[in-house]
Amino acid sequence: MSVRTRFAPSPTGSLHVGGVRTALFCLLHARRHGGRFLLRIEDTDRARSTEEAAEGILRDLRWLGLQWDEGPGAEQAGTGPYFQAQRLDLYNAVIDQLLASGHAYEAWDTHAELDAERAIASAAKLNFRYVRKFLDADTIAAYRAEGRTPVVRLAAPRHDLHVEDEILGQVTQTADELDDIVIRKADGFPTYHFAVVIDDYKMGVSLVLRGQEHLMNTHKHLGIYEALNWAPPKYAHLPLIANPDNTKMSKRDKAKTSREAARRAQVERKGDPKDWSWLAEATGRTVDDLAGFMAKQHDSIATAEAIATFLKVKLPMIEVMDFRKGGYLPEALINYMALLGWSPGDDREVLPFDELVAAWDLTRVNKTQAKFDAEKLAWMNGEYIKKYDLDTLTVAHTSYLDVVPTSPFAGMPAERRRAFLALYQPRIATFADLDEAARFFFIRPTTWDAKAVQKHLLADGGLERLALIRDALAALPEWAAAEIQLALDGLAATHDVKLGQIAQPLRVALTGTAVSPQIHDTLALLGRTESLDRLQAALSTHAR
RNA sequence: GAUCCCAUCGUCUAGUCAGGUCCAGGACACCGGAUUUUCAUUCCGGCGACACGGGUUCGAAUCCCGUUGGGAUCACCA
Repeated sequence: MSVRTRFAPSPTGSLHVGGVRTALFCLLHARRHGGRFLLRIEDTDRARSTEEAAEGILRDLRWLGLQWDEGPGAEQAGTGPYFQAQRLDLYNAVIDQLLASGHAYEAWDTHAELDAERAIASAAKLNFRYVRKFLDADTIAAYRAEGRTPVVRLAAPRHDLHVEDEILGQVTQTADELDDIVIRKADGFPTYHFAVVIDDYKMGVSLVLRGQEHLMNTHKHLGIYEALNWAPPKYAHLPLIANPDNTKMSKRDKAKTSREAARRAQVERKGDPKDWSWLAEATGRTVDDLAGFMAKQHDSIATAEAIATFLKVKLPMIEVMDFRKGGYLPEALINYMALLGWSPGDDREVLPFDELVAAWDLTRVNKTQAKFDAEKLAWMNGEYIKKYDLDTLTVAHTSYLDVVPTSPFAGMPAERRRAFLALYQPRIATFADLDEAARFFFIRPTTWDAKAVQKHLLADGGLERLALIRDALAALPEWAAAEIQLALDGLAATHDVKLGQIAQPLRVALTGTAVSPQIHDTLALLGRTESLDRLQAALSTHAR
């Protein structure tokens, strides 16, 4: 049987790290075995699914280079459509079949009735199992008359069910734990459990690779396969990715971080703990939105981000867009994610996509949940930045600028950005680092690092040397790195000083600090006029 | 609470299935040193783990049992 894997996100939000890892492993598995990787959008939750979220997910997957063989925009005869909301006829046909064969039945309970049953079970310290009701035609007619619409439930198997998981081994659920799950909701849409089974089967999926949060669901799915007498696919459940504090990584972490920061700020300003109007005003959100957010009534990412910006706290990176805006390279992110819960078995860590594919082995996936380590990701990103050729790096940098219009490099021609990247390639881990490190190129120093001024300008004749340097540079016929380097070397030889005694006063004058790339490169990139102006400014500012 | 999953340096992991080659290897981080005009890069070194308790065995990180700890799931969400 040919290998077919699928990634099936629901479009209720943007793509986050857990989803990236699942999609990546599915793709690696398909590529390794010459199979196909499908993308399906699970939009059966009509209240929460949005077209915008679906588009965002497609965009993020494309940015990551996680290209699907079949799915939206890559239609294949026989397997589409790839949005579940467009597949209702398919589901209903199977539900009719199940109803006719007696494997499923209509249930008329209201939410209130079910809640009451659950409350009774919980009071008796028993686990809730749905109890089938055998209703006569009159009762059903009465329910219908009062406006009830039935759901369809699957009659659960009466025997134990075993999942043969490719990673975890056999996982059993006993018959008495199986419940009659809802397969069609009152709104006529299938539940996730039902749609996932029908689609995986109809799309020929051979291996379901997903997060371990689905492990307990698998027995439900197996029950459906059994009722239909269909052969189920293979299953493999990936360990979850956790935060440093061991909680599950989720988008809610952003809300959590912002809430904590807001509470700290409230304490600091000694404000009324219930009054958030000041924050609403400061962040431009409505008072209601902020009050609701602080009362944990919602976890709006927009609100969380507004608060974080105002209070200057860093939100955890969770969503793909966070990493893109953070100046990460998609290939580095992919490489790092591959190493979360999997390893090639040897000491290699920097593995570009093709090498990941070649090394891929499902049986090497771990059972233990892994914590997301942003520092190691930053290191990995630095490795990729160092090894990329400048043209590739410049293209990647353009993609960064597309989402970070506030970067000082926004609008700069690629040619000139390339020169900056060449200079900073060994010194940055992310493009965001570059914005920070190269800031002095864009803003003349207005404050000077006191220690650096003392050491390199005031002491040891620094200022006098700086004046000589300025004159020598001003006399240069051509302003280029090589010529400048030659001139500075010559100056050091003539005056019998070490190069550091030339370079350091220059750095302080040009940048306000003792840190910059190679001094001749810095001068060249800064340009003649700007460099000489800055030297002059430093000389007059620090003259005794 | 019930059911299920998991357990090696602070973190990601190799080693576990087929017990000895492991007083446990690599990487990130951290600390120190060398190179470098500064910062980086690069290179060297250091720190640091088999959760605990029993058992099986000549021998256990590896097999078994228990304890503890962590996690997931218990919806007309996916």
